[in-house]
Amino acid sequence: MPDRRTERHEQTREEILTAAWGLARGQGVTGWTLREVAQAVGMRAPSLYVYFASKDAIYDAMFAQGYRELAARLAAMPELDDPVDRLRAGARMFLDFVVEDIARHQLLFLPVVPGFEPSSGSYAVAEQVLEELRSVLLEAGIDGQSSLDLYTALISGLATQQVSNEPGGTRWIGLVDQALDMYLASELPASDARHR
Amino acid sequence: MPDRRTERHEQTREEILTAAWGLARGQGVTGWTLREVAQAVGMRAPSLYVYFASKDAIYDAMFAQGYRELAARLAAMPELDDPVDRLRAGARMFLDFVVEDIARHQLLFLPVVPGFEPSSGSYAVAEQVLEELRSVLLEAGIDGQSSLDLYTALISGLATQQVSNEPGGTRWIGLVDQALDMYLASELPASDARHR
DNA sequence: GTCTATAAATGGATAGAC
DNA sequence: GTCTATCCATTTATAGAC
Repeated sequence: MPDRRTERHEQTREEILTAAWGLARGQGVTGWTLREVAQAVGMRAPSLYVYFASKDAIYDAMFAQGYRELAARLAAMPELDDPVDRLRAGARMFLDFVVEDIARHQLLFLPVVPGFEPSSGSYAVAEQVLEELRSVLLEAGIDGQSSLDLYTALISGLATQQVSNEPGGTRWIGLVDQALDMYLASELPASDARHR
Repeated sequence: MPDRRTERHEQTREEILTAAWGLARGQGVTGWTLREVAQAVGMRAPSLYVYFASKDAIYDAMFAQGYRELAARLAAMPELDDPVDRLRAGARMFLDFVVEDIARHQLLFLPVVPGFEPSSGSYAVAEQVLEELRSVLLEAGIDGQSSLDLYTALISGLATQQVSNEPGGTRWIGLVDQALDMYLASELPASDARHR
């Protein structure tokens, strides 16, 4: 039952989030204010409260939006037959996703916004993405919590080093194949880890 | 030439930094104010400016102090004959160091304080620690920028996952031996990577 | 739905008396 | 060196007119 009213409302919410993302990218995740967001969408700050209950609510919507985008890219990936190829392609996609937006990386993966905790609804989106990763690993024959945790540490470690020490560069994310060779040689039950 | 005057001055600076660390641990790296620090040391906020030129100057001193502490722990490590043993011990030390203080981890290793850049002097301390790591790897027979970068990504990845997703736990940092086995099997030129 | 006006608070930082 | 007083900017958020 999305009548015109609620449709327009949702559209304005999107505009606000887009403006917030733009400011977050330019000035850091926590470096923007409601006034600035309002100005960017042609409003005054108080009007934002029609669309979001608080600044944290905006953060929460951004968090969910970020994970939905990640899920979408996961879903849009080419269907590769070899599960190991899928794992490699997924890792590259993830690293591209992370380094293209430092603010998003911090909001989604690091506890940098004081006091912000994603709502259960937003957190569910994040969980879903992790669940997909688990199944890709499983299809590749890699099972168990510790193997999954080692994988997330390795790949997210590349990402975090990259954006923390050389934003915009490729010094760490360029090591993804080397990292995956290392990981697969160790975690893959049987033979051929090498596919490029 | 440290007369009583400057000695006392330095002592007060230390007190201020200790108070700032305490607040940062309790309320997040960016979650404390000059007023709170001042109160913690029995002063009013303006008096802090006798000891530090700005809040960023306090961050800078904390940054240098954090890395000096890390360097000190590095220096205090038992002298193990096997370079691979030294590497393993160093990794465990580093992970303990990181997880015992989330605020310090964020300040030293992640770009979470908007606008803060360490001064060249403070940055030099950080560089020195990294240089030590480079030499430990080299003694183990591991050379080259990419091997070093892969190592930092792997170990810091474990640390960051731990403090971001399960602060206080051991789910990721407990994988350090598994991670090092994996790393050494891949990067060590010759045979035995396994020592425990 | 958007505005003006403003609350109510907080922030870092400075001036100048003591 | 420490204080009071205060500046000045800024913040999130609310009340109520239009």
